[in-house]
Amino acid sequence: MVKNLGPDKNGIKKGAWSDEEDEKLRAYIQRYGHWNWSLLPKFAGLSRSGKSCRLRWVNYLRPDMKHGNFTKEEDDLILHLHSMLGNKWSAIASKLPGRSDNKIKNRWNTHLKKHAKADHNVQESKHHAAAMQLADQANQKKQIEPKVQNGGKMNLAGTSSSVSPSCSTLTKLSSCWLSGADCGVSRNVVPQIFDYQPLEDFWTEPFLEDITSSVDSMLSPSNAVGHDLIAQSFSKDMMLNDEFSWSMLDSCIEDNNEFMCCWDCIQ
DNA sequence: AACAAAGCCAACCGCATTCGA
DNA sequence: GTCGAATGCGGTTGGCTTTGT
Repeated sequence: MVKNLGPDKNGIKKGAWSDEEDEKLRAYIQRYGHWNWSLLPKFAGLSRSGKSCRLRWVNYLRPDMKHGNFTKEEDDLILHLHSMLGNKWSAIASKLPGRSDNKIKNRWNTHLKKHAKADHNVQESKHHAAAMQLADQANQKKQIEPKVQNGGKMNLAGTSSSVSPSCSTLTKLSSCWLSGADCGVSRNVVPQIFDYQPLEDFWTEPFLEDITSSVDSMLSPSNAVGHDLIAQSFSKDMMLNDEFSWSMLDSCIEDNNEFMCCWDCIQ
């Protein structure tokens, strides 16, 4: 189960920890704390590197560490957090008391990744359907609304009917971002979304209602220059009524510098 | 029963970031 | 501002266990 390597040329032991070593490390930290990982092994009487001691403590010996199987709730939470944060194991671990980042990473790689992959395939199908619906809506909208003049920072109504080469399929719309002036929107156009702060505490973050109100505000006629262009081309419902729109919003939040829509993709 | 393949997970490694001199 | 040490993080490895043939 564990690596069992001999000591290296510096006399630093590697591989599996013995009960005696565990006890030494636990006793030392409980008495003195881990004030300096590099010096700790020497003072604790261990022939280990500071790194190794830290890892052993963080992943296994910490008093609050859980050692049993993961619960369904924990699995669900990992899946959810991973969908939001990606491979930010330490960030995910901070939301699961008693589980180390290493344990969560192992759990993901051995159990949850395949589940997520299966879910992803379902989501891809949903995105495809949603994108097609959005494209239909856009086409209908184009027929009943005059084209927006090209004076704004972004060309939402689109003067070109061509599809960007970077997003050749509608199923990839959620991750398709155009660069350049053809459809980029500067930060000051949609401040409410870009001023969204990264998750500090997932459970206290605003949910749908709060974000919807932000979009309401974004679309308000009193907002800064460029909003009228957005308001003419997007409606709140179009932005938030399906998975596709949510993934767009997620990407907006993730990329805090520049809002690049792929509106042209569906023109 | 014996062997092989897959599953699992503790521990290692290297890189990035932070901090203090 | 620069440099080196300490620390933290994510990817990978290696070996034990379980399952399948």
